Amino acid sequence: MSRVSQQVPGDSMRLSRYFLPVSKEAPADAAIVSHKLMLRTGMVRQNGAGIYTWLPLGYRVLKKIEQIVREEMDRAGAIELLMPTLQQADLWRESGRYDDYGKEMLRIKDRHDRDMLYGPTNEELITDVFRSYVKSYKQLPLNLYHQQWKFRDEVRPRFGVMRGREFLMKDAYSFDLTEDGARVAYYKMFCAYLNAFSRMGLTAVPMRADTGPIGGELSHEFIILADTGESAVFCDKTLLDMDPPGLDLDFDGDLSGEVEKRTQYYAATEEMHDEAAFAAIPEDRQVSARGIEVGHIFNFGTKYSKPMNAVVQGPDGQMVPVQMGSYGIGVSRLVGGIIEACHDENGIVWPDSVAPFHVGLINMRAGDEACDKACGELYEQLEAAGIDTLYDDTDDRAGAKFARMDLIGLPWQLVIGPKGLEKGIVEVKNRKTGEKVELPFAEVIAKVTPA
RNA sequence: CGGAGCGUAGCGCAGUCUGGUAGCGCAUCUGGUUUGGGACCAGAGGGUCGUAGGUUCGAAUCCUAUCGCUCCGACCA
Repeated sequence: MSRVSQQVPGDSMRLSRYFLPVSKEAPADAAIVSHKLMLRTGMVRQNGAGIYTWLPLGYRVLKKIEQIVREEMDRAGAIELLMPTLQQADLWRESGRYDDYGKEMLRIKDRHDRDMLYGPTNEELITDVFRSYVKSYKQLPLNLYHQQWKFRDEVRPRFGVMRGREFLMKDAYSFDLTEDGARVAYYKMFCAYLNAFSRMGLTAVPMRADTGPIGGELSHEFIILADTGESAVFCDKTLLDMDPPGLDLDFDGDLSGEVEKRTQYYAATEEMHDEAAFAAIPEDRQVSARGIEVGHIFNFGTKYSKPMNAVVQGPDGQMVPVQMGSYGIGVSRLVGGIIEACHDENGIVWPDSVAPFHVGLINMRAGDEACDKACGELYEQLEAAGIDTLYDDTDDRAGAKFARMDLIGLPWQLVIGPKGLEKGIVEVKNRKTGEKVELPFAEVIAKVTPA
């Protein structure tokens, strides 16, 4: 079979032809486990403070996360587009933020000496798109989103991709005629986020967040718990045990129940923490932990629509500024966040949904005719079944292969060697549980096929 | 932005105090022996010691400047 045809059905790869620069030791720069593991597994390479090249393995994970986010945003009725990274300063002058935004905004001049900036966010751009085309309440509600690289010139980038200067973010923007409409839009995102994070194998807890000068209660940070989290968080354990709304949720229905079911329980980051309210929770349900913010949803009313004159004509013929909200997910941050939540002493333990490959196939004796043949056939069957496989066809020693496969953390390891072939079996190891079973070749695919 | 530290081979480090022509482990390449949990032996390649000035017969080492990176704090998707 030619190399081209081998790569058509699935997205599998022979390790001997792949680019996977793993290393035993992590650079001294890396301080936290996810950063170390991302460097050791060759997922990213640092170019400058908070700026990374996404190497093949890391890029596959990033794309998986991006796709889950896309599917859940689409399911909730949002519509994807793509805005530029570099923006003209004009719109930012209009909103007043060109001067308000501090040094975090990277300002650039083009050849004509025009003021440009590398977007730290996109409220101005999307508001401009909206006002240019939408004139009537009949075109509402509308939720537009994109997944694009942003740049914030952080004073102190750290923790690898978790707090980079350049980062990939999904940001959605909702537009509604009324505050009630905006609340519905907010609830949709609230539920979509719970589903999206759940699909990534994470338990994300919505926590009341500071709304700043705008006020209101429509702002939540979505936090995953991890020992290396950036901030202290406090919540009711009930929230951790709660299932997500589910992919069959009717986004056109009333979602207030799903939201209130959660917001009735205490959950706050340290900035919003209320010691008395927390103490009122039954003691066995008080959870005090550290958390990583992976999403933030926010209703901001007419903050941008007013100064930028994004108005629509309502049923009464009056022109009114549109009600807006924005909804962010830190896509690149999630790669690090998931590793923080999913690893052990041997390396990463990817949740199925975001694993760079689903299966690692180990040929214990590359070059041995029987092993090569058995592996080659199983590899093709896995591909045909649509299961992404990384086939370790190198002639490294067994120990090195096992260690490497554990390190990169693919959900399933299939081991084929002379010993097993004599018995006609494949050893199947689950990375997460460590469970090892010996299966006849015919049963392997069914075993590793995701439910 | 305050405080601290570090730039020597792809990675981890020694050498800097006390100036004398660069070294160790891992990784890489060659040959051999090995082969089910990061093998062993022998050999090899790879560094203008972050950069630029200065001092000196001579600078990785001393002086000055500069760039970069990391950590602690304040700040943030």
